[in-house]
Amino acid sequence: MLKLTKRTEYGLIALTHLAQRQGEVVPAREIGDRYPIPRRLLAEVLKDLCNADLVASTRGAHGGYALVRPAQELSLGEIVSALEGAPTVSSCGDGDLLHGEHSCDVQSICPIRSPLVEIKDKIWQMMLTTSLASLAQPHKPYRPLASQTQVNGSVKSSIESP
Amino acid sequence: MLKLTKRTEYGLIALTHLAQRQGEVVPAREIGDRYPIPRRLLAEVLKDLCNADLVASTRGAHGGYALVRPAQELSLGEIVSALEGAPTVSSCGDGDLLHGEHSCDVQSICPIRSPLVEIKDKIWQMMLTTSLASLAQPHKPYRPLASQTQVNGSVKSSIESP
DNA sequence: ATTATCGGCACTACTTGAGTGCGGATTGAT
DNA sequence: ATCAATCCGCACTCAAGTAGTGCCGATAAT
Repeated sequence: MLKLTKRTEYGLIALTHLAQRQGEVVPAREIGDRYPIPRRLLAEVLKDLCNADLVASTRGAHGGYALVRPAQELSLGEIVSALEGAPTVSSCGDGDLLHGEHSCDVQSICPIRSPLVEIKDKIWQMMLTTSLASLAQPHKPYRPLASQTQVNGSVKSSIESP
Repeated sequence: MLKLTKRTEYGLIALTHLAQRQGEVVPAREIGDRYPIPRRLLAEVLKDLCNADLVASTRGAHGGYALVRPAQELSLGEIVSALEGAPTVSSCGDGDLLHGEHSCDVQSICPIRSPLVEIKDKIWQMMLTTSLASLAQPHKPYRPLASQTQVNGSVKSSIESP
């Protein structure tokens, strides 16, 4: 439904926390204590981040995790990709990203294939160009984009559903 | 997992088809015949689009569906919103959008709440500013946004309309 | 040794997505 | 009036993905 998973959410929280202690080795317990995240799940998430080489783990007592790169050099895209795979947006034409399959049966005649791929790429691009650091810091007042319009200015109030 | 559903995919195909016959009333069967989309599901999708006032239905023999507005004035955002609800991206801070709930237990201390909302809004904005018409036509080579920015700058950019 | 920590396997429960069936209501053609 | 094509609405199954948990072994500092 076009949303990120809890795993990603937890991962971002954890990474943000690690970013604040850059250079230090932080145990998962510390993070679990600070935020209402199930310990066990947090461990799963950190494991995935570790396998993706976004964080490094140290075992044993006084062990824990640490960012392998500074937060400015960690993109949201890498994080999301590590925790839930690269976004697909559509089941069409994503063969090259993950499983190398081109099995979309609609593909050959699908009139929206490439545009959908384009949308996916736009979202993906945005994620690749957004750093963890920019997420971690308190940021500028949000400028709602909605007001500026588009297409034809309609946009109605859309956004609400029954 | 950050992807659009089949419903949306089918909806886009159907709408694209309707766009090609603007002004005419097209029965669902015709669309079902042309693309490998389960009839029954297609009907569901068209019903939703109808309830969202994106298409108008005509009942009885020779009945069918037609776009309510020209494709240039139909945004991808409206379509997605009609078929799967507005994108949330995160379970945090979306209270005002769908169920009016602010139940995210991480919310109060969550260090990434507002950035995640911002990401959601960026994606949403892109969808609101992308018209059905631009999806329907074979389109221009993709110009990545990457180059221009990032991290916490505003990336506004792109978002092209037809 | 003891203790704190990560690592891996496997499992349950819940939610969502895809797809289907059936009968009813509406409307045009015969 | 009848028939056929079409939309309408409810409710249901089946599969897949998400959230979360349990257990125990491996490491390493004390």
